[in-house]
Amino acid sequence: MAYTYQYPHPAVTTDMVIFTIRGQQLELLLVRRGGEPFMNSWALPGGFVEIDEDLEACALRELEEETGITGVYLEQLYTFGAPNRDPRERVISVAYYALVPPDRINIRAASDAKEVAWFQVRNLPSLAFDHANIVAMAHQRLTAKLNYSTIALQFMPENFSLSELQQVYESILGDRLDKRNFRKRLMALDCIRDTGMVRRNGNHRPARLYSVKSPGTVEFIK
Amino acid sequence: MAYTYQYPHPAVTTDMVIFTIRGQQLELLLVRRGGEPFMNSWALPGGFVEIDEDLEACALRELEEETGITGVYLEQLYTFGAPNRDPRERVISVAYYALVPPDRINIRAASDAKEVAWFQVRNLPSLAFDHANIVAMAHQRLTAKLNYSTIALQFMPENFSLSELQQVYESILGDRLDKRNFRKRLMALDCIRDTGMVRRNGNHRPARLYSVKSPGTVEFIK
DNA sequence: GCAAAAGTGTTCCAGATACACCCATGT
DNA sequence: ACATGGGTGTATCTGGAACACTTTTGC
Repeated sequence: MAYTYQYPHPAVTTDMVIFTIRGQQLELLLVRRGGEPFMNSWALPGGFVEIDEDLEACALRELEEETGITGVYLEQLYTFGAPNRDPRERVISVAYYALVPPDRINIRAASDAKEVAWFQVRNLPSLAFDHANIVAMAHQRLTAKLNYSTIALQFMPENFSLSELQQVYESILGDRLDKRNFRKRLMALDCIRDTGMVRRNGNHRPARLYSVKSPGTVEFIK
Repeated sequence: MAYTYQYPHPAVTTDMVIFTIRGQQLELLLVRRGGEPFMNSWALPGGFVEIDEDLEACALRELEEETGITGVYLEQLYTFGAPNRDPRERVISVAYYALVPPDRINIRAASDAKEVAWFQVRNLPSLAFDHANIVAMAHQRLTAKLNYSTIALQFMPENFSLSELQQVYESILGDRLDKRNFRKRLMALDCIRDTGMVRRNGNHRPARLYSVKSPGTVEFIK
């Protein structure tokens, strides 16, 4: 089967920056390439947009194919279209980023035969194509959104302590925050609910557990 | 000449939201469509990305073809790719927006035979395709950027008064600002320079004229 | 009782807001 | 002299930043 056009058409892909928080570190998912170019390099998961498929649907499909995850936060990041970013043919990539709570990962062990792994954003291997640029922009967007939205809550499991939430902020920002100021600001946002439950975790005072009031929605603040 | 691929490829275009300020109103450029679909409707200027052309270069080319303008602020907005946004074939559009100072318009009277015109953003005709969505997002982005960047300066001519700059802010925000607070904040940004010149404009005190310290650059503030 | 994380208030400072009058010019 | 837009300062409010000790548990 062949598809013929009067003028040359580029290929269009979506590439996914899939973030999670593990071990108090911001991490993202990479797949090892099995073919040329950049054979054996690590790359962002992604693939071609089907001819009748919405861009966001394509991104969601890639996400599910690689991780089995559905129903998480997804946002279009930027479109990368330098003429020679892929040496094979002209490929324009619409990049998305997704935020996955740590208790949602490993729902599916792995995708097909491909080797996939989580990497700390602070310690990435060298990436195929222009994917290092895409990651840098995604991390920058995420960091910026921490300051004017409730996006960090998208990383939280059903129940969580305020210390855990603060660690999420600190992992993304790469900096420490003052505990009292953090709690004051968070509570003023009125976006989390005290569940009344506590979690006994070790030889210290138990933590009160909170839940997100509107899971799945990201509000702008200030 | 024909171009054949093993899998179907979408067409990729750039669409341009070209803003200016005229008569204390935020306006944008539209072109009247000469063919189906949406024959005779107004639409954003745009066109197909050439196979070896960078996306931003394509946007700049469209801008120059429609207006003769070069060297103005340009930023990628969003990529629109709903499967049926163009009834003819699958078209994915990478939208950009540009800001043109009013003294730069009409450098070239018009493009080819096409009918082009400036419209007030507050009073647009109905637009072809999903262009109303694109315009809404561009206006929203521009409004947001007023509050955390020096983007408004991209609308200013070589020399301008503070009242003129304030009118630019008011046109975009659609709201009045306090004169004293506006001036205090602007001067604190340290991004405009007192030229020492004044402009005599009518039967009232002349206005001091300022110029942008770093034309072409947009800085984040706060 | 001791180690370890959870929880809690006040003071201070900077930036935003509200607000009213004089100035320089043309007619 | 008067009409018109240009230009200026102060008081107040609000949100962010800095900062240290008590509580509850497991061992």
